[in-house]
Amino acid sequence: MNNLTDNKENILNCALSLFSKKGYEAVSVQEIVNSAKITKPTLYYYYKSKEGVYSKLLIKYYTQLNSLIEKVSHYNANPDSYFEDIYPILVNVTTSYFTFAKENPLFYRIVLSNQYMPKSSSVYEIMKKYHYIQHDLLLKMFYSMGEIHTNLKNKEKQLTFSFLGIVNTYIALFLSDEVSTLNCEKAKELVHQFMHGIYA
Amino acid sequence: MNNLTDNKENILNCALSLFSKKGYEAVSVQEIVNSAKITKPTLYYYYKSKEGVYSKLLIKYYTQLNSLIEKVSHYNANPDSYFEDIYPILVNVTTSYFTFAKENPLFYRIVLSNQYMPKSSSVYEIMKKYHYIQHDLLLKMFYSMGEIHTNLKNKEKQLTFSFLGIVNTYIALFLSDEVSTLNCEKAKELVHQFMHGIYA
DNA sequence: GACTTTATATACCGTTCGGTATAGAGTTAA
DNA sequence: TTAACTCTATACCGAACGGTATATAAAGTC
Repeated sequence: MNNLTDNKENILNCALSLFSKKGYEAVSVQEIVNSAKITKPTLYYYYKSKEGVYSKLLIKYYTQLNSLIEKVSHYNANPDSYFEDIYPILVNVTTSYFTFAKENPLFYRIVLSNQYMPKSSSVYEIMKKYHYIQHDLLLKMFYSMGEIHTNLKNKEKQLTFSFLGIVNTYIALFLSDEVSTLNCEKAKELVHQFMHGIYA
Repeated sequence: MNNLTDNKENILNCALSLFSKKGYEAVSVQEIVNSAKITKPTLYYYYKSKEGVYSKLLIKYYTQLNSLIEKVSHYNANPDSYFEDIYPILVNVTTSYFTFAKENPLFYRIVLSNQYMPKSSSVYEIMKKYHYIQHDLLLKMFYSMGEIHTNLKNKEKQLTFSFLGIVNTYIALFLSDEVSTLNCEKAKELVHQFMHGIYA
């Protein structure tokens, strides 16, 4: 037969939609195969388990996201204008997150839902490594900045979490239709708030 | 018999611990009753369903949290010192969150896990009203501030989400043992960052 | 002591869970 | 023509799910 790629991809897409709307545990394999209009053995032919489907989803999308962030998170100090060299890189990183979230809203809902999952949950086990990569990229970025901007030194971890927290807050608002736009202007607003506080 | 309060409370405590560690969907009624060393009919005698147990948990703890925040979120403008009157109230609110999270770490893990739950998930339905109350209290606080501090005006919603996002980021770090303290100093640090950015 | 209420367990309900043994249909290659 | 391989469905597995009918034991009430 030749529906291989059709079904294989379709299973992933249907699973993505369901996991995004209800969460990993709340979705049954039966729901996925119903949604994909196939039967269970077909799903198990392509993926070895429910967890396998979820895992494949995470690999597929996190790979994109992480490589996107990797590209824009390298910090090159500009000694003549300290202030001006942190600002644009943070805007770039933020914009990358925004763009990715807008293009993959179903997946990013999963990212958000999993953000504060307890470490003892099964979902945490599956996603921790991708989450770690992302976190590590930002951490390295802030470490580079800390070497130049000594007032940031020793706060790198805190800054990483805060920054990611604010970015995800903005994205969550967008995905919940609480705010309608998530463009470059919004990214600049976010970074400005992050750097200079609410009196921005 | 007389074990009423014993068992009734014990069920809640065991459920709290399990829900906190694994998430609502991943916990079965059987697990709860095993943990509480009772049988299923006993649980169903006190609570009408699994959802009923969860709901009761949320009521119990959210009532405490919300009344705590209610007490400290009233803004009284101090026209002689605009700057000094926003700072202390935000510190108080933050400290209240910190105190509550430290005293009820198992419950606050649930709050965090549910923070970005999709609206179509069953858990969201159960908790949305309590979450809303909390959100509304902060929103009103920022509206009061916006009336005096015109540079905050029309950003109240954004500020509410950002502030809560940062507070929860700090608490999440603490509950994941990434930072060891969550005291008044930390609250001041948070508020300072919120108001003046990362160059604090 | 008889009756009611409260609180608990045994044993079970139908349904759904994640997962699979098996067979057959369509395609490819000899 | 046949053999092998790829893909999908029927039909099923044992286990666990959320939930309950029923019995009963203890305690309070008359």
